[in-house]
Amino acid sequence: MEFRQLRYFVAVAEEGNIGRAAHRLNVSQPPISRQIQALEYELGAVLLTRTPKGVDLTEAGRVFYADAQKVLSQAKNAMDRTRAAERGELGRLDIAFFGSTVYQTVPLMLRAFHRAQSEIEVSLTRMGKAEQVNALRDGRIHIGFGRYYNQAAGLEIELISREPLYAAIPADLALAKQDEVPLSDLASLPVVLYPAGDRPSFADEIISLFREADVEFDVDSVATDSTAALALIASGTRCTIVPEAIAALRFPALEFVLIKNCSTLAPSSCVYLAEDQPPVLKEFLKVLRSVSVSASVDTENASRGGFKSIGA
Amino acid sequence: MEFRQLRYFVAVAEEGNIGRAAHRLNVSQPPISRQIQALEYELGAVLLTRTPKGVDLTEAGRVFYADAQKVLSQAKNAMDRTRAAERGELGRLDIAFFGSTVYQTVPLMLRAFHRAQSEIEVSLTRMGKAEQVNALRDGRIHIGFGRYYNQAAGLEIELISREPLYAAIPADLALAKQDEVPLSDLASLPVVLYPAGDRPSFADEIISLFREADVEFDVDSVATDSTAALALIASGTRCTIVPEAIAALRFPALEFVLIKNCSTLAPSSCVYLAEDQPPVLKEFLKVLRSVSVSASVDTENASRGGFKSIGA
DNA sequence: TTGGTTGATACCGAAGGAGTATGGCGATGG
DNA sequence: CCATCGCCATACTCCTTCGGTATCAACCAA
Repeated sequence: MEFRQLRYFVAVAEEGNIGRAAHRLNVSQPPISRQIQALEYELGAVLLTRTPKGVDLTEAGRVFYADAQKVLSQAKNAMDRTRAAERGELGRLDIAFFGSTVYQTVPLMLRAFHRAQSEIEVSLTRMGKAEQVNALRDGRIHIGFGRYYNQAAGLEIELISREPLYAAIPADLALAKQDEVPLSDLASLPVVLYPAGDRPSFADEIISLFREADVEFDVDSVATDSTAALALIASGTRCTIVPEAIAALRFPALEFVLIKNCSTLAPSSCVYLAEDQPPVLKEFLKVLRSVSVSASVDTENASRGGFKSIGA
Repeated sequence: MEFRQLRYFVAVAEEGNIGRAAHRLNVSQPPISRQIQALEYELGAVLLTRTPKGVDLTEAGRVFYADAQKVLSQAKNAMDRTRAAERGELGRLDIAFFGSTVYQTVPLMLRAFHRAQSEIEVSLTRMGKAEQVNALRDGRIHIGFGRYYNQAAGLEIELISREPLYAAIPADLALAKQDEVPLSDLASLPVVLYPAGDRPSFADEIISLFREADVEFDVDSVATDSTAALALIASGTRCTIVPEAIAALRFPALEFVLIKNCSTLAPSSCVYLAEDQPPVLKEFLKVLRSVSVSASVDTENASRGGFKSIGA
């Protein structure tokens, strides 16, 4: 069975006349007759009864007509959908994330992407940064989100936004009552670092932050992630530094206080393969950049941390 | 786009390797490569990425693979369904009926046919006998049911069953109390005939019945159909003759009494075109005959009117 | 470097599709 | 009652296109 035969038969069924069908299809009449005959032979069914005025559908012909229409329209659909997929408007985007990007950057991007390309399915997996690189190379994910990545051959690392830093302080301390706190005031509290492993990480950022400010500090412990770090702090007289994405959350018995005169901003980045980017990824990057741009503009205009104002 | 291309692509997608797909399809490798290329060109989409070990699907390729499978299976379905329609196992059967066949013969046949061919839709229309013949010739119906048909060229008239006759008598008369009544006893009551028009009809059967028994009778009136006739009888001191199909029903203030020593039986027949019978009709006739046969056998064994015992 | 994969390309022969011309059949009109 | 018209089927030819063989280029692995 061939598509040509389906098209011919559908035209004949609708015209009720082989000659008119031929005219409509811009071919001569004999090919139509022959193809219909071939179709009838293959199906072992009489599809048309020949009348003086043209042809009538038999019951089998009516059944086949209805189905042939469906097949043709589904085939057309398949082509349209495939072309859409080629343009990156259809398909699935596999995303990995690490750490606190899940609180702000990732949902913001997903939201914007869904608005732009609602037909694209998205999968989201938590994944360490080294694992993200492997997954990218294996084609298991299209893009990874995180804060600090090592440059590597074939990888693009793209900065999305930078957020101000906050100190996370037990709510019952006097320090927690202020609007801002200078880094030097935190020297009295042991510092909890996070995450463990997968360097460079936010832990390194915190260390260099204190070093640059020339503030003595005491690393009390290293937590696996920010949630664990905050749980540690709430339980005692320790502190840590968090990016705004986390400070925007609320934790019991904890206050987040903006660090005074702090030029360091925590980056949100993404990583993807430099070459062979599938269309879905290209579409996603377009959306990502348009959001980043409007976020930057906003940052310039807003008093501080404009990135947050893009969300929601 | 051609079915061949869909089949080739599906095989390649499943094998992940053009050579293996070629082997599975029993063709050599170059045709597969070329058809896939043609497909990609027509779709304007890259479906496969060529790797050292074979090929991988792109996102567009995955989309097309899923849709191609659907198209192929739907096409196969269309062929199967059409073949089924050719065998008379699919489609619609248009039936007309006249008079009291609707009470017993028609529902019995429909029931048997539905059991045998549950995929076939049935339409049922009340239609005068002359109109049935026109509708058959126009192809508006496949078969008509009724009791008395005139032979005509191109028509087959097939007897389905014969039913004993009953007298319909007002319940308050003494005649109504008996198990059987001889025709001569009915001479005291005026007779209501039915149906009006569309000869020959059951009215003629009643007339010849009395004549053959050499019983004088008085035609009181002619009713349009059996229901009207029975309503007339219930209202006074008239009677009529009904076939068993009607006697099996219950009417208020009426009794149906078997006519004694009556050799006349009321036929149930059907009419259809002798030629160009669509498969659905042939299937229906098969079922009809098998039911008729088992009904006849039953008639021989049962004490009286065995046909009824087939129903329910 | 060198086999052994892989898919792509060139060329050829064969199959099948479309076009033109024509035939047969039934309906219609004079 | 015959001529004509409109319909579909068939015969024949041309050309497109498909598949097969042979070969090439690229890549991995030993």
